[in-house]
Amino acid sequence: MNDMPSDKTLPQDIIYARIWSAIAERKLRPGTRLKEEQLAELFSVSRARVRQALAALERDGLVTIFRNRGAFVAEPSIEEARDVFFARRMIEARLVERLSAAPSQQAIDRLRQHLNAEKAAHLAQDRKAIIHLSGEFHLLIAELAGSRYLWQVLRDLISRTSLITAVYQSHSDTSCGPDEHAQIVEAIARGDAARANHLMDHHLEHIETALDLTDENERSTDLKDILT
Amino acid sequence: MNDMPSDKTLPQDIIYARIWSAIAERKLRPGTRLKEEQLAELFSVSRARVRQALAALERDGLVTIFRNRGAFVAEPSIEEARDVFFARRMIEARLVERLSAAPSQQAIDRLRQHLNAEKAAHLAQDRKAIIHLSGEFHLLIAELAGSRYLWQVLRDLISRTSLITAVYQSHSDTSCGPDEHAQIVEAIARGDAARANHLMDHHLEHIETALDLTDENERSTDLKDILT
DNA sequence: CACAACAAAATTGTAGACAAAATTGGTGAC
DNA sequence: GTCACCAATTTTGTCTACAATTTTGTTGTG
Repeated sequence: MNDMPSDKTLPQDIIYARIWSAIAERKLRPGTRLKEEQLAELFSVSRARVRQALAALERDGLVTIFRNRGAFVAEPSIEEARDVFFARRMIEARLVERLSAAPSQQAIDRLRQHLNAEKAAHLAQDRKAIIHLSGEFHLLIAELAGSRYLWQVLRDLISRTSLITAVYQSHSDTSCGPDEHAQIVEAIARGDAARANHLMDHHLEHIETALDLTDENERSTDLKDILT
Repeated sequence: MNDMPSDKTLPQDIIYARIWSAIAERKLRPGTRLKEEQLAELFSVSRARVRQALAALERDGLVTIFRNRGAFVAEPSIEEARDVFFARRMIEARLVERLSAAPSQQAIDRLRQHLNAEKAAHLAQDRKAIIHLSGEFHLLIAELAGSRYLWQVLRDLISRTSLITAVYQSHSDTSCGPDEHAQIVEAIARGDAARANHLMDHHLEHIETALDLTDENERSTDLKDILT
């Protein structure tokens, strides 16, 4: 797993990033088959690189690899989606709590700086930047809370959340404005741990309830289930 | 990443398990270089398999791979060790809390069954089994708490804990008897979420404080630091 | 005598070729 | 006409050889 500061863009990381973006932007739909040779040709690299990228995507939950059958864009079940949000609420609520307990001025500055970037993206209606920055906000909290390990876990969870959002996004535009982020930052700045905890929990609940996690929305990949 | 039921022992998984055991049993000390060809010869497999096993070990935090320089048994810093325990206390305390809220009879039976196995191992003084079962107990709680994702995170954390224990184990035999586990199970069975939470938190705290996580115990791998 | 630059050895990273497995299409029997 | 079985194709998994990089040892110069 990559460390926090990962600037060197290895060739397989580029492939990873490209596929990641394609999935997050719903260009690659869940269930799509990802043939190794096809990707190798597309990116002008050998299959070995593609295999590494696919393996990395698998451990981040974005693709599923079936033995001897190939890689497919993952199709998170409703159960898995709820599980991801359960984990996020548990972890992030405690992280803001910890951060609120002793917030350094530097931390608050970085958070406020980030909020400005988010506001700018919203004004520009840059959907791609909005999604990216929204994830970054949550990662920033993990970083400032001082847990390198949970930062990595959260990075993984946010990847999965992106896929879940792509699959179960309801028609109502889940704008998820920066207001809730701003409130959380305020609570942290005041050192109000209980309120920060509460706000983060509700923030994630809002994101979850904005999705169509109803049973009828579950698209079973098993044709037997569909055609009976 | 492997799913919960993973019975098929792939050849590279065997290599993974062998190295894992060797590290946990302190036969392979932190900092030891793991040359690919050497391992390939040792296990009578090709280097490709070894590379896969090493990559898996790296993402579980047991080895560190430096680009173009090879793989080494990881040397968790004190900071990383404390971070792992922070994450475990956060996650596991909440998991027992959740499990205590609605413990099924089946869940309680499995926990009690596990406690018996632990007692048997302690009576037989089977150190290897004790370590293994101790980890299994914590994983069992995650499984019964119903979070597949956090089960995977915890599996990773327990791997790292094994390495940390191997490195920072104090001379006093950290027996970590099954008594504390039994108390936790009792609290769960009674549905006493608050107490289960409290007991788990203290249990992990005991394990952590039983280690030599003092600064002077930090063995710096950087020769520059050592010889000045 | 010490330091720096260079060359050689060792080790990892990558690519291409081969083997194993699974799916698909076709053929034959009932 | 339908089902089962077998062969052919496609796709993945694995192995071996080559290239790139790092480390180590040597030599020459200040």
